[in-house]
Amino acid sequence: MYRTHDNGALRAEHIGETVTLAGWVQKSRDKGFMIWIDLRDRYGITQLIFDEERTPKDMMDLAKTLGREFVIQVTGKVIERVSKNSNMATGDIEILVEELTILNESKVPPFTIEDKTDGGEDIRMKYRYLDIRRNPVKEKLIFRHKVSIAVRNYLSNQGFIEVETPYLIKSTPEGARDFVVPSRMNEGQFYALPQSPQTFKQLLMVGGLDKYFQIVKCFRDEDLRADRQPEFTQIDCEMAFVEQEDILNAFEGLTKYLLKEVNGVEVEEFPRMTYDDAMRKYGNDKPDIRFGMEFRALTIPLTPEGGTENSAENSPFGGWGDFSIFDNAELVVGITAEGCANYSRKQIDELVNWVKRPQIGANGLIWIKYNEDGSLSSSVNKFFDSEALGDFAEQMNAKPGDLILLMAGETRKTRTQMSALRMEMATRLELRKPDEFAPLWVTDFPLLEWDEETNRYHAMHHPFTSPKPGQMELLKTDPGAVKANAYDLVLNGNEIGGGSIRIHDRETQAKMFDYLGFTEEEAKEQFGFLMDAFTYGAPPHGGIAFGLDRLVAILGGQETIRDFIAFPKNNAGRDVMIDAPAPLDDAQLKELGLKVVLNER
RNA sequence: GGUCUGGUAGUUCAGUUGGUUAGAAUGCCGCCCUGUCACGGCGGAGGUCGCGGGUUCGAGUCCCGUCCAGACCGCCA
Repeated sequence: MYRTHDNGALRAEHIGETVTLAGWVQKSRDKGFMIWIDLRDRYGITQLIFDEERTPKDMMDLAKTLGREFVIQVTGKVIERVSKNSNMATGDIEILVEELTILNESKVPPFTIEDKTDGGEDIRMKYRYLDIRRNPVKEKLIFRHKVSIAVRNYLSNQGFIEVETPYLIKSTPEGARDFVVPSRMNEGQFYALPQSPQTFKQLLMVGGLDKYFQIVKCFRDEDLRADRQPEFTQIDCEMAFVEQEDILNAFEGLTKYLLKEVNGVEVEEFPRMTYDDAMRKYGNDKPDIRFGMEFRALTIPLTPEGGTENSAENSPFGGWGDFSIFDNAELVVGITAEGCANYSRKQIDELVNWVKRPQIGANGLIWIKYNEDGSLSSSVNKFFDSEALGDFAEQMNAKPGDLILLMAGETRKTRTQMSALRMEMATRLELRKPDEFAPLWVTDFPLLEWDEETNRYHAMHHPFTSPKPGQMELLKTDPGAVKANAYDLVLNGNEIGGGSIRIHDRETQAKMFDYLGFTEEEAKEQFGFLMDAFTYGAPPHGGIAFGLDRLVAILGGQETIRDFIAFPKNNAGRDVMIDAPAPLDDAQLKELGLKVVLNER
């Protein structure tokens, strides 16, 4: 037996017992006459003591050789500490060692394996197994486990069946790039790894399983982000005989359960917002509603004749000069940053430069300070008198002490830019509190999205999403206006889940593929199995999929998912620990019937 | 594909307008230390300044290229 207790278990009540412990040497404090060793495992730290007076000389000498991260086993007596440490759970006791076995030696680790490490991201990823010994990483993995178990328990209790679907499937051109896997038995042919089990879960509904879920790996060959990995885990769900309302209720229930079970937080009924409203109020289809700063569109008084030209001569405010930013602007939109009128010139310049960066790409930023004394100052003082600025402030619902930030231009672009600024301001003002949870449903997404590159519409969600009832005809006249039975669950400015009511009849599905530019042959070749299934009594169905990595990270109060994944990939999609991806050797290629010829860039 | 930031001791970092032998902390090694727990004291070892080229009397520092890492835009139905 390697151990009788773990290293977090022993307390004052165990004094006098003889115990056997095993673990890693976290630290050795060699005082010459006494040596203390902090022995660590997953459960905690227990202090071992070797003492000139009580420990035989040869064991004393052996104890002096113990280095960091040696794996040892000790047997000894639990004794009361002379000087106790109230900072640790086992701080009242220590083990007077009677037997010491070195189970394995360790090289000096490249970084300190303690809660606060000196190691940078890079080296910690290379030696991830050492990083996992640290509490912060270990606890995040345990946290993830708790979330997964809670999901399984909840859904299972609600009658959902977990079914595994295949990983080796077929590549389809829609959506993200596929990871592909060559087939040895079918030379020259390739499997694709699933971007999601979408079609399989729909087939399970045709199969009559009624309620399905799966915690499942999905794969997308796209560039990474702090919250995006090429392989990631989804909580994939589907239900038969449901309308949108049923799905929203079912998974609002799951989310509330998780918040309560994992975070101890009770949340009211989730607000709902249409996609159009979200774009109008926040410029974003995943708004963070933990704080206000809603957009307000400004009405700029035009010429007395109501024309579109704002010129110096006929402006009701006079003195516009050659100010032209608002001229012909589709949208003038602003946010009000509460209590920021005291921003210095430097702080404001910083914001202006921030929005002008290529990533945001704004032409500029107009600011109006509504000073505490009621006076108004702005970057456009030259063009607007205080009466005009006062009108703007009123439209913006600003009060003394506030800072108004305005942008103008093409509606879509300006909203996106303003949304980025809103999030940046919230970050600067520390309004994005990690322990506060503000979920909401965003509904009524457009069915289609115009793609500039291919010059056609493609499905915003996926091609199996059903349009809102009665909107099928609108596809012919105004495809961009068609709304879908599609919804996202948003938590603290992150999309943590998304789904839709699916098409379940062959005819509609065929029409959809047609609108999306598939020929009949292409549709049949790629999705014939699904359309066939629809002809054998497919029930109405719909579902949702949650991004587990992201959900876990947000519940854990973090924005980066990497620490919640045991062995994550780096920015370039590499695993720096095992050094993947890597070339195949010739024998493997030969078996696969493949030859690697890299194209010139 | 693009933008930005970084790369100096095992590790985390400093390094001024280009100027003598590139520093600190921590870790590591040795000696000492009668209750440590961020133990303490003394001493020591440890560097291709990511790589290649250029400018210069002289480059860690400036310029060009390249590789690596991180954040973001595009992309992610």
